[in-house]
Amino acid sequence: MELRHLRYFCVVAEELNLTRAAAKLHMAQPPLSRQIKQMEGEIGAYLFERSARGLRLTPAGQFFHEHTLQILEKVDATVAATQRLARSKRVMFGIGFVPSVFYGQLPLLVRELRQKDNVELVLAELTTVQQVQALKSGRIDMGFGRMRIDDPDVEQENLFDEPLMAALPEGHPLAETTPTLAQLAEYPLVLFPAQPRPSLADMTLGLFRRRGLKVTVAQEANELQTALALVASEIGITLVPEQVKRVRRDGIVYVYLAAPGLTSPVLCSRRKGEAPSPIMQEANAILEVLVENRRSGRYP
Amino acid sequence: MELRHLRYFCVVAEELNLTRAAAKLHMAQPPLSRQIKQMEGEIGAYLFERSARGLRLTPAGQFFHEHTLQILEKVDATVAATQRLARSKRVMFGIGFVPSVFYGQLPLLVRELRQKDNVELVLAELTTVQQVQALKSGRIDMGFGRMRIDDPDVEQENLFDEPLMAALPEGHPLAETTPTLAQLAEYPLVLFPAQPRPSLADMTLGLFRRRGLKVTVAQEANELQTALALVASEIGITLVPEQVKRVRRDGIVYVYLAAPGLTSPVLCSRRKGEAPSPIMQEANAILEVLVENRRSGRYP
DNA sequence: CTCCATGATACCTCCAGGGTATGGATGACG
DNA sequence: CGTCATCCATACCCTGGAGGTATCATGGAG
Repeated sequence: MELRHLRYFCVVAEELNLTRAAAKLHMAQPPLSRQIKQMEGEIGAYLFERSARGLRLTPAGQFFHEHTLQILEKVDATVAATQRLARSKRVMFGIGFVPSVFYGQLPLLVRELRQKDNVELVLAELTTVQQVQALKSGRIDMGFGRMRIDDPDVEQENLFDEPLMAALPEGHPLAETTPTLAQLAEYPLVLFPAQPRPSLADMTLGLFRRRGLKVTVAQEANELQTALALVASEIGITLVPEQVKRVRRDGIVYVYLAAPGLTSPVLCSRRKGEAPSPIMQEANAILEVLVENRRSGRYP
Repeated sequence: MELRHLRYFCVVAEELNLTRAAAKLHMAQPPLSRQIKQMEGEIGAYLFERSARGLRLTPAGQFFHEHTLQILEKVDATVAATQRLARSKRVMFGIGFVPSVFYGQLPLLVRELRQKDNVELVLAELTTVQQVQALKSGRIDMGFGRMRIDDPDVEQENLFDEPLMAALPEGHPLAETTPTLAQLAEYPLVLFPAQPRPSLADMTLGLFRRRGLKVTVAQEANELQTALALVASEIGITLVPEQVKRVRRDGIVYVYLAAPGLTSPVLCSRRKGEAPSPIMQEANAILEVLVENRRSGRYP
């Protein structure tokens, strides 16, 4: 499969007529017909229903069309941005993060760095394990996660430890208490993120399991916002790191847990033994302020 | 430019050695060398610095690498999802939305529809104008926006009107008041979204301008979360539709405006004169409940 | 029933992508 | 400092497949 196929497909999907599409693409109809067919063969699904009076998109074809447009747009945008970057002599700084660290002050780091006009920031949502790989390959320069990883080429700094909190629907029996895990285990759980694993979800499950508590998972969610909506809908309760409590929402209350030491660290990973670049130094300075703010409880 | 180029580039960027990369790709080194060069020519930027001891990514190359990985991943994911869709005989339902309507109950519609196991939901962030085009081409089946558009093939239903609110940092002089626009104009503004225009940002500016008020824009932001972080940092204040107040956040208070009639509608667009499909009927039913909840102030 | 628009098939052509051979540059090493 | 090893670039050849032309098959419109 090549971009050519996608480009052809898009035009055909818009025209729904091979002859017209071929004209638009400045080519003859038979080769276009063949390329489309070839692509269908490669995917292993019919994208069009053929008739004597033109084509019609199948459901799979509609779906493919939607995403093909997005892909082609991204390709164009990437090329354009790369050209700009090359001309402007800016430098790239990549930050990897696991979703659960992105509700606190990290967005502020991103904002500050974006304002530097000599740096092109690239964000990548990566698991902690992926971050190690991405650091080594130079894909990112800094990673934020919650898991300690032992790797000779990567050093991790513990920025701070965060207590876990329970997110409960308003009016829940345990609201306004500091419940134990045993108490929480009585209620169905909204697990998140469901993808990708392993994640906070497994950590949560592990907490209960290690105490011999059995939990029922009412629903899985991929994103925090969804999980909170589910909690507000009284479908279940969920555990979140403390910084999430900044994301307030009608119908949701956060309570600390009675069990002490239920914390989740936030770790910053960098390549070991590398002289910090000017941008890295700036990032470190900003980070220091943010961590200090966090420790002192000040905001932002 | 073809996907082949991107695939080659990725391997080379990882190996940083043409000979090894070629071996990994099961091809000889010279053609690989040529393809890379050809792509650099097409982009018009050097992606690698060549030396006798291998290659090094330029800043532009690093950036390109990052995004190339994402593109290739998306291609694979799209093909896989299309196959699944074709096998499962599910049907696609596309929803377009402008970002500013996505903080209220719309996520619930999405969640409900996702749970139907005969529908593959596709979400697309589109401007209202793009939504009309997307509806006609069948790219989406339902659109949510804030602008009325006159088009013979599209019908719009006004779901409800939303008052605008001001988001202020905690302790702001105007907090706990219902300020007039003139009062608000005294303070610097955080404008959002900065991209794509026209948007809520222009609506906000227009409100002030039409009253002959001059505002200073302290900062632009692309996303709500960023805008709110900026407001909390006391960089400025901003105007948001009412449903945003659900997104609570430490350091932020929302106040209604004294000026009456400052509302922003939420419109649902559909193709005109089309018999509603089973999924459309389900969507309409869910939507009705959500709108009723909204009107009655209940949650969710 | 006829016509014609439209997609499919058959077959040809030619270019570009891939291969082989080799040159040239540069860091490693004794 | 000379030699070697490594690695990318260049030159040239070959072949597969993308695209073209001619034509067939099909089915809805009138």
